[in-house]
Amino acid sequence: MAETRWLNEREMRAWSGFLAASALVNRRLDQQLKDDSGLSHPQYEILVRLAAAPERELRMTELANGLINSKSGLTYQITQMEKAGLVRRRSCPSDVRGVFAVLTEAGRARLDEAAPGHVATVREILVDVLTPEQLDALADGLGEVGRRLREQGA
Amino acid sequence: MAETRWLNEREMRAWSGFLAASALVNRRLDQQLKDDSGLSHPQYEILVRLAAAPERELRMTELANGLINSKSGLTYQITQMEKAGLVRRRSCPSDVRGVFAVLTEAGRARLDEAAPGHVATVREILVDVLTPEQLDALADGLGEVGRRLREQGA
DNA sequence: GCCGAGTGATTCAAATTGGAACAACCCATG
DNA sequence: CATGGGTTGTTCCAATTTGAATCACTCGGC
Repeated sequence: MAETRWLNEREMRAWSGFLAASALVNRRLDQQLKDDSGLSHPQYEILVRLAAAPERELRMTELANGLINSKSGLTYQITQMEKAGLVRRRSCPSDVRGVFAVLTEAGRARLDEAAPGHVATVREILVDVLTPEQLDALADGLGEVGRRLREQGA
Repeated sequence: MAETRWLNEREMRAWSGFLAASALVNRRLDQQLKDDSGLSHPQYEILVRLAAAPERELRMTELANGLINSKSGLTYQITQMEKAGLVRRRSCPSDVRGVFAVLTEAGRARLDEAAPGHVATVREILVDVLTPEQLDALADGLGEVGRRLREQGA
């Protein structure tokens, strides 16, 4: 193995800043959502993705990809949310194995109810803290980071 | 409640980029550490913090405040790591309630062993992907984000 | 039509998490 | 020196997460 290139000070600042912000933001978000609307962050994201999807439904696998959970974790969450009436399952007509998660009216309503507080929190803890230049740097830089990780992982 | 200021496109790009990168980076890091050295990311961070501390020991509360996890989570992790011989507990002489977590030689060795691979991964997935300007923007912007969340949470 | 590889989702056990409750303790104050 | 308020770390518990194993099914080739 080649000798290790340790992080210089600039790199270290960026790395530990990212790590800390990542942990703190996630924790705060989770807390706000749970307190304010009884949803966990993963559940909120599921609702958002379903709401944005055509017909407001997605295959389980599609939902699991690009989401924080593993497939089994998604099965668990969808089961919970189905009990709560936020989504329902619909089996795929063309492939008996396939399952769609469908957003219900109640799920839609719950999302509409939770969204304003969520966005306000996102602004408060991140978006409104950054300058426009920093926002662009984040979008460009982290966008690329995400893209590469998606390719690699695939 | 004032009407919601939704995110414009620039803000949305930054936010979802951050969210996705945060999840993917953490997952990747966890996986690399576990495969490569049998440590979880939380455990690795505990080792790092202890190694950097004077006398290579820290109070439980100080460790927990670092943002790893809740106090009870830390108790659990330290117990696991103690079984593995990476740390040991030492009760505080001046305060009977207090407990120090102390890095053992084995823990030190384990960290030295894991560090190069960890740093290489950090470079590969984040640091070397960003331009110096983006690194600075990340450090400044997210540094401020973290600072505010720390104050608020306190 | 029938295998064999691969896919989609679920189930299961084990690990981990956070929060509330708890016991033991420090300390400032009266 | 007694007391009440705040700390410290652990324990208990319910919820969640993950990976491996599993079941049911599709598809292409023979």
